[in-house]
Amino acid sequence: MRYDHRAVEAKWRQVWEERGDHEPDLDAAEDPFFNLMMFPYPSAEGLHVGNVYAFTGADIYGRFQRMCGRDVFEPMGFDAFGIHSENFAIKIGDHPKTLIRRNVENFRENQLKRIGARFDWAHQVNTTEPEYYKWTQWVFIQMFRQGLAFRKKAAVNWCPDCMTVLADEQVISDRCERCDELVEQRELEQWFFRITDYAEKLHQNLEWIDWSDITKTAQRNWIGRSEGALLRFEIDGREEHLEVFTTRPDTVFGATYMVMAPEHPLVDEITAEDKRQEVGEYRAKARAATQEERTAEDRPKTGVDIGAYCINPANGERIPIWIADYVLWGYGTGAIMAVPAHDERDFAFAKTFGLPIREVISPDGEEHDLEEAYIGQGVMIHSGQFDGMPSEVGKKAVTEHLAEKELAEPRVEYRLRDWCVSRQRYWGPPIPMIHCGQCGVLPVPEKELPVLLPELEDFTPDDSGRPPLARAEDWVKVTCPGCGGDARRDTDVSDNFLCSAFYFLRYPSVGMDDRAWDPERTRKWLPVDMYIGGNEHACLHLMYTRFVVMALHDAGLLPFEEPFVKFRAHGLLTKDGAKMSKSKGNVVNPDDFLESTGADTLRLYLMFCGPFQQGGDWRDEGIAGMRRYVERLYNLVMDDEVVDAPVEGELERAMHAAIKKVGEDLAELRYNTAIAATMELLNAIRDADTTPKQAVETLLKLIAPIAPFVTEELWHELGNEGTIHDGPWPEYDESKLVTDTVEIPIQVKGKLRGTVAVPTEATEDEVMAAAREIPSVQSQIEGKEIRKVIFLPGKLMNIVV
RNA sequence: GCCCAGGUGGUGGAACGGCAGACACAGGGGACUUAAAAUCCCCUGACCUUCGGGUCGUGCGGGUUCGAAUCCCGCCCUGGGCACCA
Repeated sequence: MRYDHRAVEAKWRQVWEERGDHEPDLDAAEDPFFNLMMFPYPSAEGLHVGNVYAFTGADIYGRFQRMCGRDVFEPMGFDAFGIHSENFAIKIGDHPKTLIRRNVENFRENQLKRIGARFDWAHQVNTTEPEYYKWTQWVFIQMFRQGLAFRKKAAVNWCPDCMTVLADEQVISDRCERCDELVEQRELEQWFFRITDYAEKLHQNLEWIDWSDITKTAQRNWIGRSEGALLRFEIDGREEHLEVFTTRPDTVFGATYMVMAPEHPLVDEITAEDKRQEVGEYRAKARAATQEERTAEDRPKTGVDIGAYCINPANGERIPIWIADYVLWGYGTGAIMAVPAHDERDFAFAKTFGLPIREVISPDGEEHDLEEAYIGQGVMIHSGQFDGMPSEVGKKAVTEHLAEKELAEPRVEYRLRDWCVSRQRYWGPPIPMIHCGQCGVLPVPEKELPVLLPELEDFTPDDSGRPPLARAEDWVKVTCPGCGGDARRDTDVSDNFLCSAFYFLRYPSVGMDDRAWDPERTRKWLPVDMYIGGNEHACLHLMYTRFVVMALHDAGLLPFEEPFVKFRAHGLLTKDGAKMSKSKGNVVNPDDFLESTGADTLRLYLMFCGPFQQGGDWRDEGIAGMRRYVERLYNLVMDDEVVDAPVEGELERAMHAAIKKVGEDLAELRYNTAIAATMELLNAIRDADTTPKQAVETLLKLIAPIAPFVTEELWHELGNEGTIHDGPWPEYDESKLVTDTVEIPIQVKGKLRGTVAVPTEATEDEVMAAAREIPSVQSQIEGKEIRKVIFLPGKLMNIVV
């Protein structure tokens, strides 16, 4: 009989929806399990197969938890603000509002509802609806109240094509992540969130949160924690001093010059008269250069001696101060002590300008002519009282010694920068702040939220740096909540990543318009039990989210400080070994396959392509095989005589083995091998003389999380009521897994020479006797002395001659 | 340059100290059919073979072990992240 997936899937979609199978009672649930996946951006092109891949993998996990008895909440939403929609709307001459409504409708009704996921549509969010972004604005205000939102005039990344400010993370090797245009630096007043206040906690908690290692590693790199010391160098003949951060205080005796970043404010004050012109020119040049130019690889070192001197606190030596653009303003103190003997960059600089190079760390205690910087550990030399000390010990010893004279203190630095959250664009939540000439900057009173995004005919950005919202003059004028005088609204919108930094907090409380999240519901459902998404968000979305939750926790608004107890990064789905991309024209359209082979087949095939956490490779030919599998399963129930007979013998063993294997694999997201195991069980059932109902029902349950429609259909076909998807998950009996006889491989000197079938409990002597019967074993041991026998009962014998 | 993740048949991938290639795809042969499709059965790492079997084989080179795809050391290649971060 031919399997009609269209009719079957439509039928169960309707039944599940009408019955509310996917909508747990959020207040009454006894064993809550919050199964979260990264909500999509609803593009005009429609749902990408990569989304289906990610959602299916996450949904299987949720369905498995449900069958294991948990009350699973699996919501879905739309991350629809941002530059993408805005640019696309401008391109097609439409308004983002109507565009997004259309896209969301298409995503939800035509695509997401068809992929067989147990989404709770009663609790969806759309970040562009006022009832949602009211809370985005509210969160902004909470951050402000915590002292974590501040304004700073800063050199920011400006994309001349998108005509907006970009976060550091949105700049990939000096180009705009979205449009690939070369990014410029512009001085603008911006809103920042002080994520650096949480650098240590963000780093620390990585120790215990249960996340994919690749994601944790990416976050560690991004935070860039490094331990060292702050050293203080007096400036010769002046009151001021220069502070530097170093991870190698043990090399301080080798500091032969100092370097300040060109932007360092102290440069102006201490530059010698006769150097002013040269220094001024160098600083102007550095300012004009793009990040690309400044950081290009193997670029020759440049710099200028500013004619001032520092006193090395370790040996009292008078050393010159330079400025050079290889020292970055914005990391550490923006100044360094240069130790050319033990730092590659300082070495190159010293060579270029003929500055002295003094070896102070020696790998063997001897002196060397250095061809290159020695950056390893060793013994301290030319270091006064520290001579002979191992450099690892010296780090601490030097710091402590200088600390006594208040010239040093231990210090931890981070690479992480504060989060620029303002955007000079239209399509985002207006930043809920008011600028008053009398009162300064203050938040919009919470009862006046949301600050609605004004309807603008012309919302295109221009090159002035003046945001589109500034043109809505009536909207901008506002009464100051502080003094009642005339004031102006902030005309920036907030970064998209703020919308997605708390959406999961909102899901359980959707519909409550008087609170961001209900304390009861939140205590019950959060933190999220499992979060699945792409690792490309490791440094952006996932980092910002952790930060926002920590800040809300410290504000007393959340009872936990980590949002996701467990996070797993899924892999990338490729096509014929290559990355899918529109330009290559090798993008798989999931709609085609949902229509032609159905959701079950698509889900099975996607998950069969490879290990979910590593990714997989899609081949069009492959999916036909999966369709055949679904049909074999269907025909097993429809055509075969399914009988009420006991499950016995080999089939019984196979069934228990499959339950064990599939259960373990699903829990570890190893869906490809779980599917293979169900295939083996199906083959075992077909090989058996009869088709026992219990074996078939077990098989259906094992596949149910992956192929929800056909298993539900066949479950009822076998006369069952209710739904297969509420479980219970079948149990296996360990004792059924052992067989009476086993095939034991016989090796001679580690090479396989044959197998013997013996009782499971056979002793070494019995196995040896059987092994001697095998001709190929005989020929290998004939006339040789048996030196040793490795025997693992029931598993293996290795004869060493 | 540094840090991760990988490299296994024609292909996707299994196995993660103990029979390499589970499960599939593709290919070949057969059954059924007037024929084809569908379905079902068999074969399918390479080389040699007296058809019993033998030799080689998991990116490359070493090592540990009775035994290594798996552990260790040194390379090469692919993908991802960070990168003048002191």
